[in-house]
Amino acid sequence: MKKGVTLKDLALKLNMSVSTVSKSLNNDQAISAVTKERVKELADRWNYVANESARHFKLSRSFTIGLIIPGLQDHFFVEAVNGIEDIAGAENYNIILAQSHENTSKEEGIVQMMIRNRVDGLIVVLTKYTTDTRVFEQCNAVGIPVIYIVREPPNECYHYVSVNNLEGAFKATCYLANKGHKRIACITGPKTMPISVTRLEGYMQALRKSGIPPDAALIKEVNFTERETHHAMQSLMKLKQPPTAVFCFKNDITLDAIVFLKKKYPDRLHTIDFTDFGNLPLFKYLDHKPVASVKEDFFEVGKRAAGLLFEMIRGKKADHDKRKINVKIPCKLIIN
Amino acid sequence: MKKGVTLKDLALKLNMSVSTVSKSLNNDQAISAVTKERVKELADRWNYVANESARHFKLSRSFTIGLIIPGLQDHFFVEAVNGIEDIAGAENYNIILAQSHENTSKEEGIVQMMIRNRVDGLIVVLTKYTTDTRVFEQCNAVGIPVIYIVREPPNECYHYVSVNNLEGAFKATCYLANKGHKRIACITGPKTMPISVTRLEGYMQALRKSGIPPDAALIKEVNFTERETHHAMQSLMKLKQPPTAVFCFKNDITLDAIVFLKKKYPDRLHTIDFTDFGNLPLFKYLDHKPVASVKEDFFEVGKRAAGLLFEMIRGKKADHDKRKINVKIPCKLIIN
DNA sequence: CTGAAAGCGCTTACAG
DNA sequence: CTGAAAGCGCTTACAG
Repeated sequence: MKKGVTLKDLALKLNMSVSTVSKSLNNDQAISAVTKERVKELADRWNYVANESARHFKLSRSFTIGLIIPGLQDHFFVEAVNGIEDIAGAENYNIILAQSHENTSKEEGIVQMMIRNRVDGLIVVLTKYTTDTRVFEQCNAVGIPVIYIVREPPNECYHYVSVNNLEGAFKATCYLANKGHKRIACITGPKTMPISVTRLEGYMQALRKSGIPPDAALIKEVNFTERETHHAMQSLMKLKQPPTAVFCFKNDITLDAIVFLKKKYPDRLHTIDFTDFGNLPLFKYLDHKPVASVKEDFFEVGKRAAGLLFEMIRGKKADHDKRKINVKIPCKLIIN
Repeated sequence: MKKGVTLKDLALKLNMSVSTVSKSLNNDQAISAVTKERVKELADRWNYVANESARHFKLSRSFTIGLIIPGLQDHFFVEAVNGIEDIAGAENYNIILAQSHENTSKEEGIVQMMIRNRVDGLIVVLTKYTTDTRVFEQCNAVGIPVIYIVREPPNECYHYVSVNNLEGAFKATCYLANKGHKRIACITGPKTMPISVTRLEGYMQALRKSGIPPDAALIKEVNFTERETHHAMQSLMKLKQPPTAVFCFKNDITLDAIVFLKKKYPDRLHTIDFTDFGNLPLFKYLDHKPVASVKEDFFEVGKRAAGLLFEMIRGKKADHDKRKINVKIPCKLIIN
């Protein structure tokens, strides 16, 4: 890298000390107005650009937060990133973004990298498969606060921000029950993901509240592949009393389920109501879509998580504070 | 931030010099095997994590590349990010990602931040509105190589990697001509964007090659709002000889155009063939879609751009090398 | 094979 | 109001 202008260069030219130059540029009140003027003028003229990495090093603060997400293809994560960026920008913080691509060993490598780079804090969406969170505990050990978002960690003590999945699943299922459906199926995610369990619980509570007896045959667990969803739908449709409504874990499942029905049961397609999580913006272009969809405000999740993280960085919340923070952003049910 | 273990701590405990500890951990060949062993053992036991920011500072290299994109909502940009990440990861480089949100003054601020942080190189997708690229020239002035991707910069000398828009537009239009269409409209982007001009040129070349006389009335320029696309379609449909096919600048336009036809000219919907750029994965869920779509390989664009950037960082390509690099990744036409 | 020393560019308590 | 000095944690040419 070509050498940039340094404080020393300016000091030399101006015949003053490096300290004075530094203080002038930082608008230190101890420095006289004329001196500041002279310094700033030359700095401008010479295109001086402060070397942040020297500054960060000196201050032992990187003014950077680390952000780990499984992947950018998922637009929910992108919304969270935007929320975080919003807050971080206002705090003049940078973001190092890394994708785990749902790979736990990659995830661990990223965390190590974040520690080596001494990020001031970490916000993370775990991979689907993360069960060992020791690396993250190492973060806490070296004083880097960690906030988990969207996916709940399997360990004991943590700070977690997400949407209210229970509420969302409850609302989506109630909507179907209120439409008069009695046979409501649930296609949820793998039970290794805490969110799957929570959404299933919301579904169950809604049934209970609506006086509908739960039926294990109506509950399917899939791992989000088109193939598994088709399987699940097939076995649902073959039941003596097939469902007249399905609450799906998320959009992708609904879409695949509809594809399946179009192919195998085209006459039944319009007899089945779907609800789900996601409220894809692209719905408006679809001919067949869920009757209602839970809109999750991940932008707000990101903002809240970043806000909490900065409180911790500033030390308002001591990081040895072991009360776990658990924020749930409310969900809206969007009727289509 | 809590203090971490430093080289000095290790040196003290081991009764050796900081230099020796440093060299041991860096596997310097000058150090004896036993010493290395002792050092590594303690480092492990004490959970020593090298302070990269000190190292970067010392080496005046940040091992970080800056990446500026208008926004993460656009999945094309995300693909490019992934391609870049792929290469950067292999080089053990980090990425600072920032979004300009199509805001030129934000963009400028980001570049300044990147310079302050002494990134080793910069890859950028300009905002739609960027006309002044002086900040980027400042990067070059301080020795930070810049590579533009996807959107072509308006200045003179630059390195640019994108897809072959001319070829894509040509293929997409030829496909329509080969299907027998004579009245082929073109809905393109604002002519302030060089890509719009290029794609229009591809369309024109295809007409010429197919012996179809161009008709200015068939060419519409929109700024990507639903409203403008509806307007454009309206005026096309009102022509004495309305088009029987439309080549659209991108998916979003096709989708909006189809919405318009469904609403206003439902009977004509199936008489008009569309082609466009984008090949949205979601097409499979749509009932009406373009007959063919140009698939742009932005992952490859990202990889190539990152590859070139690292060559420049390593100095293989001197950055005062003023020959401009201009790479065009081929486009595939996907027939639906 | 090991160590003493300089220095990367900044900030900041302290002295004057 | 200004400056001399120490130090953040590393790497690396140099000496031994």
